Amino acid sequence: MPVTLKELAVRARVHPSTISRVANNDPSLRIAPTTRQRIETLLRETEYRPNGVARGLKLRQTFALAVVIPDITNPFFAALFRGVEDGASPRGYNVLLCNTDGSPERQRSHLHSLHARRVDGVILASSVLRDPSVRWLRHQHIPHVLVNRFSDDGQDAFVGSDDVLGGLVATRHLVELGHRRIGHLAGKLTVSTGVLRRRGYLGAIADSGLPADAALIAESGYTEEGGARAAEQLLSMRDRPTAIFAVTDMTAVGACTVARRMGLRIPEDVAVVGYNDIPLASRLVPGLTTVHVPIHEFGAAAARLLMEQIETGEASRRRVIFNPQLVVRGSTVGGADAPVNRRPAAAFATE
Amino acid sequence: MPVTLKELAVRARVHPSTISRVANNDPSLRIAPTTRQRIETLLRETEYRPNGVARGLKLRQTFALAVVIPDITNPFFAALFRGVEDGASPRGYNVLLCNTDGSPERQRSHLHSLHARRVDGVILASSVLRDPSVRWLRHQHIPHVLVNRFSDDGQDAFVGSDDVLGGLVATRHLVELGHRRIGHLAGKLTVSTGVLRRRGYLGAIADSGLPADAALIAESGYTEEGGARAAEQLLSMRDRPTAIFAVTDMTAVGACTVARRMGLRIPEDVAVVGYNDIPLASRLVPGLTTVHVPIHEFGAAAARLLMEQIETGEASRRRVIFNPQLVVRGSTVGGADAPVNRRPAAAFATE
DNA sequence: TAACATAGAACAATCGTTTGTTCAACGCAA
DNA sequence: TTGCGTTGAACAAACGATTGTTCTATGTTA
Repeated sequence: MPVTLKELAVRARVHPSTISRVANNDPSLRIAPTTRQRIETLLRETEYRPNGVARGLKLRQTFALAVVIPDITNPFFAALFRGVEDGASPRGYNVLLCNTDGSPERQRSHLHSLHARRVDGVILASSVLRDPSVRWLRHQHIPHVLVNRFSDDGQDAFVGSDDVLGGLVATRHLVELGHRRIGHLAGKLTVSTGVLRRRGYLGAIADSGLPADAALIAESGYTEEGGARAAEQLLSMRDRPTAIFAVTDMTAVGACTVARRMGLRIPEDVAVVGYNDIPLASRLVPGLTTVHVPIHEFGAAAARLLMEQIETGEASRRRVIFNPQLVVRGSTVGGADAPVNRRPAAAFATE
Repeated sequence: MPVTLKELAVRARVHPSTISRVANNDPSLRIAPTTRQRIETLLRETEYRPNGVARGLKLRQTFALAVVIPDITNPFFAALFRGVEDGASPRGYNVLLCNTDGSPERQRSHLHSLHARRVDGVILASSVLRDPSVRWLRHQHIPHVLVNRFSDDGQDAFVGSDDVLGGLVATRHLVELGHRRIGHLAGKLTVSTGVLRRRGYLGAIADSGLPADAALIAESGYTEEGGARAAEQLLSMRDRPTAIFAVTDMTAVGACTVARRMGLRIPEDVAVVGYNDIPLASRLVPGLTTVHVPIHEFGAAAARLLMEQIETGEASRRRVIFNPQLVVRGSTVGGADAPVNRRPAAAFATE
């Protein structure tokens, strides 16, 4: 049981409020230098730290943020979290982490619990389009920032990449390599990244004059297993694609595993492109060609937008959109892997 | 601003305490069925949730745990965290996550901040031997569980694997493959895993009648970069080792990268064994032979030990030690990789 | 000397709950 | 009618901080 103001007040023979004022360096008050000295010594000796809970109750601010994601074991979200913590921790915030495994009910339940805990704000990376949970956040006036995925276009603060452009450059790359049948592992149509990257994919196909074939698009979700299932479906077609653009690196990994199991060589029999450039992408053999986005920066930018809302006290709809950059590795171009760990060009944010 | 007891009290024309008793189903008090009904309806209509901060102040319990680790982007710690959350979340706890990057000062600072926040307990996976922070936790009577690494033998609740045995089986495996010069990337001598796995390594060498050669042991730390540096040192010797046992999978990964860069083939020129069996291990080419430990279970068990301390109100020194299991893959035995993703036997915990 | 600033610190309300204690009203037996 | 046991709910004191207001000595000025 750490020391409290009241106990210190007894020891210093002053009122608790006086101690509080000294501890907080309250500018509004005049304190005799001698008593200030006495109290400061006492504070140091006892290593007094104000009780954060009591403080939170009085100040109505807890200095706690929460990050809500599908799954921290996915390297994308791990890097994202680091970005958030690196942005928020130096400013005195602690960060809670909640995994939803993609379940809307788990997401809802976590958000309610976080609200009851009075976290100062929430960074949400697991939202779907027209997400009831996001609307609830707005309705409760809980400061929040969506990351990577948005819910209702432009209604919330958001950090992400230009997904249409990303899908476009990824697919165009495959077109330029001469592929005529290009498959797409399309995430989900209930998720913004799924819809937009697919739009980019379709745009590139159209630009190139290739025929659009709905059979080449398979909903994969965002897990490795989902990617494996969807890829298996595409690669089992009589007229199977010679290239696949996967909505994320993890689904691409699932696709690679399946392709290999089917005896297909990468990239000779099937080329694969992912999205996000997670650290794993450059370590695979062959390396995974992918669309690089600055994941750590996503988190740091989200933390900034969130703290800004908390400190100004008003909701924001600001959007930070990073420019995606294609990184070519061995999964699309034989021999492209040397040197290992190719660095993409720096990414720039707009607005 | 969510509804408070006081507001509800006005609307229901009763005293706030009465609402609180209905909300908490207080058994100690008699309430007329009719008013209970009335209040319950009101609670439902307004979706009343008690303010967790106020509750925490009064009850002296916040239902928040913290996990302190070196770095969440290391897959080992990501899996560990999931274990903790999966264990704690169903019982109403939220979990804070703090990364230390191996800095004692960051660790200290995070722990102080968590204490000020009055988290109910801490799970610490970044401790060193004779860690002042751990002693501070004990001194402050903060419920805590050490994971993977311990500080002062037997002084704290602990979850981990039998590191000596793990180091032994890993090294013995290399001996049995006929290697005569076996190197070791030894983590740090300030960390329990470093000391103990090294002890296992030395034991296996001694058992086999091989000469002990201090030059074959290099301190690597626990990062990929550290592993790369240390491996480069070992592999640059005139009389370089033909096999390496690395203290963790990530250091092994660093070693593999360096070996490949030096033009050495794995496993033909140098065999590599890691420790932990992170998901990445089975995805590398060749697959990484490693010592499997149930990482997710580490987290879940730690959460259990911690909640037990919180609920009984007394510190525990209980230890949960899992049995490590060697998993042989292509990094030590050519052609061992098929089928992909070999499963280790189930691990059993002792005590 | 009376009136009045001013410095220095105490006072007290408040944040939203929880929970031991007290109290009012009623029914019933003597 | 008096007294007592019950029931149902109000009262009030925390938990530990913050902060606007009030109070009491001083010291200063007219």
